[in-house]
Amino acid sequence: MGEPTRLKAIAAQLNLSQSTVSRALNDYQDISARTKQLVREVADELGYQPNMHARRLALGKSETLGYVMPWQDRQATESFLSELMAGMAKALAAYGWDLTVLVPHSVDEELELFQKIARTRHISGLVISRTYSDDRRFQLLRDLQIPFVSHGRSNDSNATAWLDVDNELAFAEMTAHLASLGHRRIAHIAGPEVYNFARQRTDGWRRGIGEAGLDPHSAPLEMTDLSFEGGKAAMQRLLALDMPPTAVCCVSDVVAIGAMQAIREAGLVPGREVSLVGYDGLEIGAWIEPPLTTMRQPQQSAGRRLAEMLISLVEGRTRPSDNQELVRASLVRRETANPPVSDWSEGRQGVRQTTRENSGGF
Amino acid sequence: MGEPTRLKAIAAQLNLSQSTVSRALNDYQDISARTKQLVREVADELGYQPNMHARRLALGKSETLGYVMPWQDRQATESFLSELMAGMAKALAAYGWDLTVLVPHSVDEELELFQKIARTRHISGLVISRTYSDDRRFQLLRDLQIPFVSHGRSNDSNATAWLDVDNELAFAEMTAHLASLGHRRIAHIAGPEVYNFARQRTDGWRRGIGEAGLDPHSAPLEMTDLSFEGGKAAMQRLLALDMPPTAVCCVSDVVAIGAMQAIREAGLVPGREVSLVGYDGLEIGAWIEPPLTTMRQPQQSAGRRLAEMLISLVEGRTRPSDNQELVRASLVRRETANPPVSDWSEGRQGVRQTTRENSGGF
DNA sequence: GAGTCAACCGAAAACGCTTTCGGTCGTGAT
DNA sequence: ATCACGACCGAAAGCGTTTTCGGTTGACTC
Repeated sequence: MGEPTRLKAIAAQLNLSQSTVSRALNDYQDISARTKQLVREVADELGYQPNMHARRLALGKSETLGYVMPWQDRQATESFLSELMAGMAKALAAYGWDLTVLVPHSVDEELELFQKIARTRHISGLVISRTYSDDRRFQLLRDLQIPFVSHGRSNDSNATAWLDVDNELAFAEMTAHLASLGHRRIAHIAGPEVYNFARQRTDGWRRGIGEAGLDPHSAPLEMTDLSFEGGKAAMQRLLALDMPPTAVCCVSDVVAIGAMQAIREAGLVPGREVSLVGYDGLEIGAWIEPPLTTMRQPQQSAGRRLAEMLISLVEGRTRPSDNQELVRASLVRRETANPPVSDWSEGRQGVRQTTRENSGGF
Repeated sequence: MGEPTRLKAIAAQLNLSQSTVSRALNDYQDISARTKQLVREVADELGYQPNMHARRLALGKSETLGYVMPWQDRQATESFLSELMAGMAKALAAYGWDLTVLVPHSVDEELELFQKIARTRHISGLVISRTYSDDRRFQLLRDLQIPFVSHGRSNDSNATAWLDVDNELAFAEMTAHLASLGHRRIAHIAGPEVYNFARQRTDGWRRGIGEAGLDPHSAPLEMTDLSFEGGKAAMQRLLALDMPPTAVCCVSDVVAIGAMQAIREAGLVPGREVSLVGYDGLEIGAWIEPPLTTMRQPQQSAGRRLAEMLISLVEGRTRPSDNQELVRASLVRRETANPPVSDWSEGRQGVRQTTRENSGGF
């Protein structure tokens, strides 16, 4: 297990020149079939693997893509991050490319990082995520001529490559689903407007409200950050309304789980007095009581697509605007979206007691 | 934003040779302070960043570490994976090193991957996780002379570098805690024995049982895979015993959450008739009803330490056996570990009714 | 004022690959 | 026999660093 075998070694063994061996392995046309055959045999007999650095230096490209982890807010999306990354890494491995993860501490540091990458070029393309509606990164990456694809759109992504879920459609459908169950007061717990996906989801909810023949202006809307506590607080505000909603579209599963907590603490049962739908399709949603109805998008295949798109961009086979892909989320029916019960909120005290007797044993 | 600036450019601008510039930037002793100063100024005025591939080719090392994602069983540990990776990436970034993620589909593919890395050397060290008691990877990595540190020990890790949590101590403490609350029948839902950590945890539980003056042989023990469903099924088996346990030590939070489900479905209340302690410190544990008592180990700092240890190994500053670190998990007191209620299991029917009335409104 | 010795710096090789540019064959046509 | 032409292959340059090895200064000693 001494020194790794180099091109030179296999050249020596066959009495060929190094350059011939190189071209044989790279399947050049001016090498005879017989020679190629021989070279290949000796190559994998000796377990030859090209030295990446030399190769990349000569080629001038890196065959390495970077994924910028969203690490601003410590938690939230974490759980499907690793799944997304696994999808990307697997797809890249099929091409012999590598995936390196970048973890900037702040927005400014992220922009600096881009500058550095632009100079060293040791990463030849980036996947960014957690896009803002107003996202400085797009402009900068274009200026720096770093190929990139974003997981999620922004105001500035018309001409760039992206993979996004149709958030608006998802929330329109979610709202329609709740309306079809008979709900008339369908609220929305929205995420921070700076996030593009949060805005899209609010838009979708609003569209759904309208399409259900309800009044978007009177529909209850609460904002929150993407946390359990935030969801809980937002739900508490909704419950304090004169006319509390009978159903709530939540911007994320984590927020929805927080909302469930608020509902329970008010002595009500999630999915009974107040229906709930989350978003993300987290597995844990199925493990809580009652299991959370939600919408899911496939994370692994998203990772794969992101990787494939970026490769083709880096290779120059396609233009950014050719790589825009909208995927559809699908409803995961569990147990928190049900027809409304008779108007509980007009006789709250009475209802609260009834609930206590029924909240266990689902 | 045309071509990135190279050594040559800054040499030309200062009428110096390329080699002088290189040595100035690398702080060689035989370059005058004045020259170094000048070179540095021009360097960052021009935004110079060394070409990684050239540098790594010349140096013969890669300044890139790899993290082998545990992807055998699709889920389980996912949630803290990204946190761990973020910790690693951040630590590495401080040294200017990169982290690439590797996602083998199977054990065999993982071993092949190691072979490849040994030849290309484009990754100069590995962090592996999800160690088995009997783990082929240790031997192979040693043979291939790839520096590595494992997150978790194995039978074969006496002389290698590792960072592990003291699983045995953690479960001994967990058991002691339950015993101190008054429990006498403390069961264990164990993970697959192939995983070293699962075995350690079972050992710890057994030790705790003994130290509490109880009989390890009669203490109920159930095995399961590391899944929600597995935990649920195991708990069901425990509940079906003649003398069901009043407390259960679960190998992981996910398993514990599954167990809670089984308890609820039996008409009982987790933390009341049956106390539970999980392990991992997952955030979601705090969001369920009732919040799950568990044990936590810091993931981000673990990532950082793993990275630091591996760097010092790759640099040859320390030997593997100098890098063995045992960290301690700490109990996170939530609401599923309480004193036992009076012997419910001898009058189960009656208890069941009582429970129904009290299970809501926590 | 010749010799010594630091202090500084430049030339050039090396890392291992890719790729361009010729060069050497044998073949077929003239 | 000569020429042209493919088919194959070797020599060598180049990618951008690092690092060894001398070589040139000037100051300093006696």
